[in-house]
Amino acid sequence: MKYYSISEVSDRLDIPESTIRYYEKKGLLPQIERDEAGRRFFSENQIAFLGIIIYLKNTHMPISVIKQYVDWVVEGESTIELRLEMMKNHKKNVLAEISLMQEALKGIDVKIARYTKYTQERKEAREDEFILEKRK
Amino acid sequence: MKYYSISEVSDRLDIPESTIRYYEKKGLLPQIERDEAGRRFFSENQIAFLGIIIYLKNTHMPISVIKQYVDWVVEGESTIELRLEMMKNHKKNVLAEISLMQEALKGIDVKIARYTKYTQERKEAREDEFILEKRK
DNA sequence: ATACGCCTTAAACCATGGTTTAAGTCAACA
DNA sequence: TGTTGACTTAAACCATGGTTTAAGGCGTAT
Repeated sequence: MKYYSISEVSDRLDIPESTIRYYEKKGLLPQIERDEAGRRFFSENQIAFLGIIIYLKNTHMPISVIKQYVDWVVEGESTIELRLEMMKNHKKNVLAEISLMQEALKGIDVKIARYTKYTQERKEAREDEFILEKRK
Repeated sequence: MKYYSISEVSDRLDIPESTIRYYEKKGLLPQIERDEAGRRFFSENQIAFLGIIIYLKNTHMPISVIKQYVDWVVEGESTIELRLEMMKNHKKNVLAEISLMQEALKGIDVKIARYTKYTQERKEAREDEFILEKRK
């Protein structure tokens, strides 16, 4: 089974090594193996798990909550219902956040439309002036 | 023309008074009027403007960038093209962020599906046990 | 006139999520 | 054997976006 060094994982997932160390320290990456020299080595499974952590982070789950999730994963099958409820709840939060952003985007689109119209009209006005200029 | 106190604006937009003061201090709310006693009073226009600021904040535009936007608004029509470019660029960023979240949501949905299936199977297994129990 | 509520400020404080630094260990190649 | 390069740690540092505190000013109802 192939193993990856921290720099390889950093490159593959495009996250800083310091972040990976930080996550491990926070308990988000349990059971990371070390070689004789104390260096971390990651299996494909562990990289996939880190991928999930990144998904949760990208959807703004607080680290404290991700930690609870990870603790439940470590605890085993008996926590699956708790994890299910957590993920359902998180999904709800994420959908609400996306809605909020899409709402804001409407307001931003109104601005874009206004500014575009203004810019367009200015441009036409300049073209008119140019024509008048040439006929002068 | 009706004016609103800071507590009224806070209630209407559902943001803390402290945040409104903080935004004003950061230069995000220029030209807020004061009464003789030094108390802020907001016109409908100013509340609408604050609404835009909230949109930008809700789409994670950094305060420093919002500040630049506000400065350009104050500067006047000559900055409309700059504002247009800023808003177009911001929209691009927001769409990218939403995509990232939706991507993550797929991974979360896989977890939900797995956990649901497991929970469902456990439940069925318990029902089977119950039936066996009754027949015993 | 005094007390209450709403407002003001500056400055201190806070949470979150990392990043950077400094000092050191080890493996491998020249 | 010694010099790189990749790794290690703990601790300090940082940016962002606020919130809280403390001390005080005014206006109006009692």
